[in-house]
Amino acid sequence: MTQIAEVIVDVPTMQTNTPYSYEIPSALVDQLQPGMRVVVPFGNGSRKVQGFVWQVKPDAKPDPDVILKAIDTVMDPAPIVNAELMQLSDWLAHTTYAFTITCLQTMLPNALKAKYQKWARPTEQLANDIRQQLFGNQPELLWDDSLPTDTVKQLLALNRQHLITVRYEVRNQSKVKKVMMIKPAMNVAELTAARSSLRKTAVKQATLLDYLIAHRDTISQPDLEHQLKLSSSSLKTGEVNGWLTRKAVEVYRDPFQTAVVKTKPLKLNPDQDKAVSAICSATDHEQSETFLLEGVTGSGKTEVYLQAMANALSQGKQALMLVPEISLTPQIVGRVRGRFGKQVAVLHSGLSSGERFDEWRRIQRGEAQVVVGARSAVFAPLTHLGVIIVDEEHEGSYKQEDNPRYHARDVALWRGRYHHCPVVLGSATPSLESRARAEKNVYTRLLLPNRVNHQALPQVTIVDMTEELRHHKESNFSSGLLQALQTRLARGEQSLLMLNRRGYSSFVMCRDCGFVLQCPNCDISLTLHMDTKTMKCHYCGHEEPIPHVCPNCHGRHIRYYGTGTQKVEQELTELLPTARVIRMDVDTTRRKGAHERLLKRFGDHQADILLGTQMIAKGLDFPDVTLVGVLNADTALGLPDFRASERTFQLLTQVSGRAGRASKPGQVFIQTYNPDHYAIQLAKTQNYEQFFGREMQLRHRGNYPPYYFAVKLTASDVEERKAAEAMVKIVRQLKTVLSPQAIILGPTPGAIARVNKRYYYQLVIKYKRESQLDSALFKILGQAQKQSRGGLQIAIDRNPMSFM
DNA sequence: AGCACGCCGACT
DNA sequence: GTCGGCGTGCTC
Repeated sequence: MTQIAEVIVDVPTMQTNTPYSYEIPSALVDQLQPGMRVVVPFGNGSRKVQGFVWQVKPDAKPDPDVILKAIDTVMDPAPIVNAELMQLSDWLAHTTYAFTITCLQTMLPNALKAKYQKWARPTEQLANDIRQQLFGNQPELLWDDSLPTDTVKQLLALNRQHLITVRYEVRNQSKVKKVMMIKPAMNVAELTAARSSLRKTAVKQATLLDYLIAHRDTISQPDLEHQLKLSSSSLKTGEVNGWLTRKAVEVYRDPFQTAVVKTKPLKLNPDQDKAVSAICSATDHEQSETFLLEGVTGSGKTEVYLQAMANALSQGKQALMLVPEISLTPQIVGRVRGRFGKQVAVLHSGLSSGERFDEWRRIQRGEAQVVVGARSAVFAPLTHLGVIIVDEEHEGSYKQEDNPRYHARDVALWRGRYHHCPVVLGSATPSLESRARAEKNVYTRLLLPNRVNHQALPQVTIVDMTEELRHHKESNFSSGLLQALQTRLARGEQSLLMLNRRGYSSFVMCRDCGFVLQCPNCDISLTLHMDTKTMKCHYCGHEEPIPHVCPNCHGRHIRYYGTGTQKVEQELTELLPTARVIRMDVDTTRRKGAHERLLKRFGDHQADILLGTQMIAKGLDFPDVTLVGVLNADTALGLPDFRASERTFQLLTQVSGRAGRASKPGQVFIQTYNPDHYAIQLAKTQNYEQFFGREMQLRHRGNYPPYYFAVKLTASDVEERKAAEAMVKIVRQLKTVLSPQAIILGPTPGAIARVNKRYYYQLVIKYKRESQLDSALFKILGQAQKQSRGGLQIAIDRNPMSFM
């Protein structure tokens, strides 16, 4: 009786999105478990493919019609995906219309993703001259797309004639870092003897022996080399002579370079105390309750998180804390590490693939009890969760923009249910979805209405820029804001200036004919980058030199338009020549660690003004910042998106909270062309409740989320006609299954109709209850797969963050 | 995805 | 006549 394993193979297509049965070779019976990675032969050529064991069937009756192939090798001694995450991947695949294999790979660190290589080997029958020509003296030839097409053709022909064989290799790219540990292997007397028999010239060896005589402990080779200024060859000599032993030991790459100061729990105010006890009670009673923790900036949410997490740890459980990537700053991580020390693992995009893998392994082995991380950390393999925190739960970056298009908040809620533990959603400006659920008592609402130390909210001034324009020359700075900046400068206080990212691009336009330089691949104008002196496309990365002559009319009156951070910086230095400015944008923060360095410089008072995009609004806490200026509050408002007001309100509220955190009162200037817009007016008074009520009414009237569910479909193709036709067909198909209550928007061309030479068309379905929608969408995906050879791509986004 | 099978044009 | 172009279908 053969044992059968069901395997999810690493072939991400609709047709192969199902477990395949394999025979378990007798050597692996008893060893193979679900969640292990295996190498299996797949397809006609039996090429080797990585797979995940989905299920083991010990007493299967083999179907006589199907001849099963056998599992090749096992890649893991123990499952790397536990039962919970297997279940989660299945749920994810169904709710996001993604392949199970894609979900499994998303949950694991990238280092565990298989690398495939193909090798050609000559047979005995292969003529010697051809062998020499192709292989030289090598036994094998790496067969990949770096080979010239002629060689590929030749290999293909030889393979057909069975004159060569093809070997498929599945490579595990996860590398465990090892360090040599050095230990004296002789006693002091023997070492001293060796020392005295050395020649005078053997200085290095003498140093080494002196060290070994004085120190009997184990030390790592790099440390020793550094300390004694030795090279590895001296140590090898030492090993050969039997003075010492060297042993490779597994180590973790340490992503924390800095030590942290241990902190103690702070005293809670009554509101915080109430919140902490509610969460702790849920942890203690193993209830999967969801809390919405609402508190303005500075109200002490983080302390609530920390104490709720501490409680989970005291119960022998673990804690997971999600933070938006952009606010996963050393400040935040430091606070968590300050409380929990070595038990903390951190997962974020700044880590190298090796560091990430090591942090993940620490978690998997149960060596970390607290995990802090961005979106994908929600898959951290913690097995005894006692509490899950989602900080800034309204943040759009929790939603992944490619497959699987999951929302980390939804995954957190799923895991909370699985572990019977509370999930805390924290925000000063909750998403309407979450706030609405709290209204219906699906979530428990916890309020922190006061700032700790009873700091006053900053004084907010809204500046009408249309009015400004009438009185002054065109400038990014209103007179009020400029004056306020000067005051701070005189007082030695710091200021934050935020430039709304969308619409800030500076483009080049010809004054004679109005020509705007466009990207040849995308329907978007190119952005001017002064640092590299080039025009760049922000969507596909296309780059070209700045034109001096108009490509259209050959006129010489080419001018720069728009407002970029660089231009603002320039104007700022002209207006305030003494001010020291730090600019933070994609250009200055691209390099690893640059973000942190710039923030540190600002924190150390090496600059007076921090100028940047959205990234300066989140998670920063500089006590000497007493002025915040928003240069263009409403670029997002103009966008045809149902979340535009929500985003604007959240951003303004958040950035305003950055002013005046210590004893000094804060001041905020919001420059806008829509001074009467409710999102801006209500951000001025930080009145979330009123904003919520107002916005809910609008959503209700417009049949938008959270009153309706939404699914967004996008079709793209290099041929515009094909994308459009596919969409029309899809609409026709959907109309046959949808109820009359469902609302179809579109199809319309994408907001940027062409990106990277592909044309985009999209469609949004708003609905309340559509029993047949899911199956219809899966069917559409299946059909699209057949056409994908022609280049057509269909993407389905459930609960999209925007309709654009 | 990747590989094999199968049917039509320009070559030894 | 065949070699090889890439259209179609399948992978336990």
